[in-house]
Amino acid sequence: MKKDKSTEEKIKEAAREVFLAKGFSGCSTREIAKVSGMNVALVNYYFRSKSQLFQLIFKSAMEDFTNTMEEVFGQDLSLPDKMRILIDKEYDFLSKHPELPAFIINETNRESGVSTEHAGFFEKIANTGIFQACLEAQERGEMRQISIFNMTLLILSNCHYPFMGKNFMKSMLGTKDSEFVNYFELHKKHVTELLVNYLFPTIKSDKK
Amino acid sequence: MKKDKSTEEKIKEAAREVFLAKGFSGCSTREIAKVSGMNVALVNYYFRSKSQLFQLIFKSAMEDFTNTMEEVFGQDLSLPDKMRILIDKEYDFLSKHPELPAFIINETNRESGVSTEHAGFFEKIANTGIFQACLEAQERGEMRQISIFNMTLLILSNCHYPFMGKNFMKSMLGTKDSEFVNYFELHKKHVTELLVNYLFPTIKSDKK
DNA sequence: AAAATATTTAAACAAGTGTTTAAAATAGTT
DNA sequence: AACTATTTTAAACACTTGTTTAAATATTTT
Repeated sequence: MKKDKSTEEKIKEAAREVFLAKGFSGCSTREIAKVSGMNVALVNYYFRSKSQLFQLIFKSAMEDFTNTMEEVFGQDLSLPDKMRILIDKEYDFLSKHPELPAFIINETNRESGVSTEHAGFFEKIANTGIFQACLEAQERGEMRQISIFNMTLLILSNCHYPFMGKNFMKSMLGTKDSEFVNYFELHKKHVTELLVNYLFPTIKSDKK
Repeated sequence: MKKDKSTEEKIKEAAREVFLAKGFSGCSTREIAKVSGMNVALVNYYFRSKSQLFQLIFKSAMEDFTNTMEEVFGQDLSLPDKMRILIDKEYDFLSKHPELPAFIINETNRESGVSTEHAGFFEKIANTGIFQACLEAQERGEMRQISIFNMTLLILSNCHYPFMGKNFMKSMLGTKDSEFVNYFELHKKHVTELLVNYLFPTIKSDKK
């Protein structure tokens, strides 16, 4: 039988929870220690500094973030189906981790923040062959002429923003918490049809 | 001839700059004082506390944020044209204030943060009659059946996210700064066609 | 001009920050 | 058992935080 979660693991889990909720500059090492039930000094004993612990959390969050893409793009499916399934999985995943998009976007924007450049995220996605497949589909006239940049941005905008902007929508439109599940499910359908129809104009979306 | 900018104004301007760049918990009153060229004590002399100064900045940022919508929706135009012009103006405005979306979204998500509820933002938009016009267009079959919530979310996602996610895109796809202006101009066109075609299916977008 | 008010300043306050220290407790090894 | 290495702790470190004080300066009013 496995022994209790190690102190190191407890701190890492608490750090993830707190960092994701409040960001690097929105929390203290003492808060992380408290949430983990451990001593302040232990945070630095295991991770040397707040910054290093943060880098660790950020990296793992970034990997979670790109996992879905990597996974779906690697499957043997038509491009429109890849798009449909990607959106579906993104909405599923982000429903369980709604703080992720804002966390990543924020910390990427923070000056003197994380160094994400050349961290291999692009390579991971590129290695699935998705970009190549898009270019070929465009040559065959099966896909709209659009740059990889703009295509990616369209997808991310419509997948990430709903989860980041939930509270903003709430205060703007007065939407109640209980309504969001339904609205988000609807939104997923809108976004799927929207993007598939736009990117693959000849293919009729199969509403049932 | 008008006299020098008042101390109060200098501090408010510095506060806006710093708060927008780093958020409430990402900066100190001393930093704001330094940027404004004034003393720390003056910040509290004129604004009582960091929180109160922040509330002031947040509120004005929120107003800037909703101004474009209010303005465009108030014009005498067809719904598709309102959509086209709104997107155009949003992209113009946010190109000049790219930190705004992330700032608003973040601070709205911060616990113990700003109280935006019932701040009259919804009323301002609703008073333009845009929501009523949409419902009527939907009854006449001129507009897709979609809730106000989902419609708003589609628009905001595609207008706000590009500016929030710029650095993320940069580190993910390795895009250079010089390329963004062009990409964003292209993106505006994609988003316009995407949304107009989707929300008003019978109307062909007039590419020239 | 003097008196009253408003503005600005440097300094201090207590509380919180990330990090380190050195001693205590625990676990592992011989 | 005694010795060693690891883990945990409370306390301290130097520095930053938001805010306040009380004296100095500038402005306005009488």
